[in-house]
Amino acid sequence: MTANANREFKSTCSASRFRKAARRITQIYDQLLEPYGLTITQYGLLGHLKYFDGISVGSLAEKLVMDPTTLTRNLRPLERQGFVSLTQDDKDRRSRKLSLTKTGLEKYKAARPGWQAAQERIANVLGPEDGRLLSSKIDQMIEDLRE
Amino acid sequence: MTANANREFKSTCSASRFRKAARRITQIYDQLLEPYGLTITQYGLLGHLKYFDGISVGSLAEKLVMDPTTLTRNLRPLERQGFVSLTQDDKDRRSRKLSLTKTGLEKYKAARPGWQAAQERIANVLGPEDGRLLSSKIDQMIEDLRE
DNA sequence: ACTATATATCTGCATATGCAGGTAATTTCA
DNA sequence: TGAAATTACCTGCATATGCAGATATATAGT
Repeated sequence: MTANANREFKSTCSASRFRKAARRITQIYDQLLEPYGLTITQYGLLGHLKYFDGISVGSLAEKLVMDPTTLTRNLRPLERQGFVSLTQDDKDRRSRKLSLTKTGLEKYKAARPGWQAAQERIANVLGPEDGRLLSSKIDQMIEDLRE
Repeated sequence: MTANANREFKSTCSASRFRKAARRITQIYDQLLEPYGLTITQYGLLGHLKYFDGISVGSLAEKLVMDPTTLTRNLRPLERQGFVSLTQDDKDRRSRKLSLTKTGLEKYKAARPGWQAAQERIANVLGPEDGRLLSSKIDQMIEDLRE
């Protein structure tokens, strides 16, 4: 045990703070979604595809603030399990249209209680006011940090 | 192009929000640290080790809100490049003590301008008040979400 | 002292993340 | 129209993340 081992380390680093928060939150959602056989990444993708039916890889990646190559790979397990289909876009044959399958929609709906439980876990520690405040500030920050 | 493709999708999902924010912030830090040959993960690890000299893998993982196995692997590239050393703890030979090497400390100090530039990029979009507010709320949230 | 349990770390597996660089299709423009 | 530039996606590589399960050491209970 060293001199600082038990001390607080109030880091001023924004990356450290947001990455810790994202890890902890991801852990909670992943644990509560595990019984339904989805990660929060996957649950979120299915939800986006339910809303943005027929969207392209690039457009969805942009909405997710994610590199298109990352999205390509994140879709792989969902394709393999038949939850998502990629079909060639006839208007632009470079592009692929993403859609939720019937099975995928069912999977998404079935997992909702897990997601809901995680949402409540977070809402409970933030409270309604701080919850709304943080949401709007962070959404604005993401928007302002877009190139 | 589908009906919803250009529309806003105000997701209420906390995981979606925090993960997007973490991705964007990570991208910014990684880009600005790239000339110095470090990722923000690595820069952050060196900074923690500068402060917590001789800490164990498990203790550091806890501080980072990170699985110990993840930390083990994140340390690998830093060990390989000689920035970090793992030595057996004589008090408890199951444990390993992590230390910054001289080279590691130099690397850390050299990369500071990249980190500083990223910090300022974030601070500029948040402003001082929201910056402080978000920091304290998020730190408190992380604390409250610890098991 | 011996056994059972607990702890600290590591490896194997699967997914998550993004850069560099490749291929195919589209668009620009001389 | 045909070459050049752009766009959309993909694969290869490296790091980031965590669970299950293995190994080695330490501690507790008898």
